[in-house]
Amino acid sequence: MGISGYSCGMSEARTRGRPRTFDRDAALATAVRLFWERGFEATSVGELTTAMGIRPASLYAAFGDKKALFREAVEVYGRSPVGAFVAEALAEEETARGAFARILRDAARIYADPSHPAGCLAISAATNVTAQDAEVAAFLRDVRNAGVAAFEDRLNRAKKDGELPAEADAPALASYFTAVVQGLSQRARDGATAEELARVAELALAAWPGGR
Amino acid sequence: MGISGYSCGMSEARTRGRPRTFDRDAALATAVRLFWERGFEATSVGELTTAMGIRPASLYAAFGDKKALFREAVEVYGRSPVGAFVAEALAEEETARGAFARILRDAARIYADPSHPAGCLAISAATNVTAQDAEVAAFLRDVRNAGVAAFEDRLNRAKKDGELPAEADAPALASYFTAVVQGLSQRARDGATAEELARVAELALAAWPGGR
DNA sequence: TCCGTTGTTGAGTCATCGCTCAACAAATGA
DNA sequence: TCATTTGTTGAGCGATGACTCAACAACGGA
Repeated sequence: MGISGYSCGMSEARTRGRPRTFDRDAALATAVRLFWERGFEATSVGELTTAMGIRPASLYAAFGDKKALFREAVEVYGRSPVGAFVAEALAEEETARGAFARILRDAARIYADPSHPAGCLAISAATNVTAQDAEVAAFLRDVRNAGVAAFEDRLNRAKKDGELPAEADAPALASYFTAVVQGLSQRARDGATAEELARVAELALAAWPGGR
Repeated sequence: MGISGYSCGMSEARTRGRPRTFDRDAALATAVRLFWERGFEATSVGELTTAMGIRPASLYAAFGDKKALFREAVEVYGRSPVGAFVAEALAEEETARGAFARILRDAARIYADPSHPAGCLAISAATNVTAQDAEVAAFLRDVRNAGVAAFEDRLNRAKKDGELPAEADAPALASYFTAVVQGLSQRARDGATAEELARVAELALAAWPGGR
C-alpha cells in the first residue's frame, strides 16, 4: 500500500532516471516497526538506514527528512489492520454499544499481540520529545484527540437514535473509552497479556449506560 | 552527600571542605519538574544545569550521573503529595471501594492541575528511550507494575473481609484500575481538564463489583 | 549515441549529547 | 597558620545526533 500514489502495488507514474534499488514500502514498514517499538526520538536515522539496508542519503531522497518519514509511518500504521481497528468498528458496528465493545476487545487482543510491538504507535511513539520535536508530539496528540471526537460523534448519534438516554454524558464517555484504550496500550507495553487485557476490557464495558 | 539520607530538611552529617553553594533539594525539585514535563531523555543535562543555575561538574558531584539524578527525582516525586496520593488512599481508606474511588478522583484532580506538569511522572517520563537507557524505562515499568500488585493486594484483602464477593476477579480489577489511572494521566497530558477527568473517574467506578 | 534525470555511495558537516579534568576557592581540623 | 577536604569553574573530551554534498551509476527519451 502507499500514501497517495507512491511505489505501491499499483505502481506510479513512469520514472525517468535511475530506478530505486530498494522497496520503498518495505522500508516504510521497517520504519513503522522501529518507531512503534522505540518511539520517534529514540529511533535514530542510523538505526533506520541499517534496518532498511540503505544509506542515509537514500532515505533522505526517498522520504524527505526524519519527521516526514515518521508522518508517513503513522499514516501507513493507521491504514494497517492493527491501526485501523477503531475506525473499522465505529464504521461497521450497527450499535454504539457494539462498536465500543468491539473496540475494547480488539484493543486487548491487538495491543498484546506478540507478533508486533506492544501497544499503539499513535499513543506511545512521541510522548517524550525535546522542544525541537514538539510538532511531532503535537501531531500525534491531534490524532489522539481526533479519536476522542470520533467517539463523541458516535455516542451523540446513539443518543439521537435512542440507543443512549438523552441524559448520557457523551463527552465524558468518549473521554472514558479513550482513557481505557490508552491504558490498555500502556499495560500491554508493560507486559500485560492479551488474556489479562481481555478481562480488563469486559470490566471497562460496565461503564456503559444501563450497566452490565 | 548520600543516597540514603539526603540533605532533606533534617540536614545531614557535618561536612568538611567547601560547602555547596546551591540548595540540593531545590535543584532536585527542578529536576523533578523538568523530567516530569519532558521525560528522561528529552531533558538534557544542559537544560538541567541551566534551570538549576549550576555548572555540569556541580551536578555530577552532587548527584552522580543523569540516571542517578533521575532515580532520586522519581523518589522525591513519589514522596510528594502529588506522587503519593495512591499509596495514601490505599493506606487510609477503610474500604477498598472508598480507596479506589478516592484514587480515581484524586488522579482526575491532580493530573490536570495546571500548577505542575500534567499527568504522572512515573507513567510518562520514560516511555520512549534508546537501548542504552533501557534500564531507566525498566525502572519505571517496575514502579508501575508494583502499583498493580498493590492494587491487587488491596482487592484480595477486600475479598477476605467480605467487602468483595469471592468470585471477584482481583487481578483483572487491579489491571483495570491501573489502566484507567494511566489513561487519566495520558488524557491530562493531551489537554483534558480536571472537570472532564472527574466525570471519567465516576464512569470508571461503575466497574466496581455490584455496579453503580 | 549521448543527454538529462534520478538514485546511490562514501565521506564529511555542524550541533549537541553526557561527562570529565586541572586549577582554583572556601570550608574544617590540627 | 597550614594541610586536608570538598565544591566550583571553564574548557573541552569522545561519541553520536540529523543531515548534506560531490562523484558516480543506471535508467528513458531524443
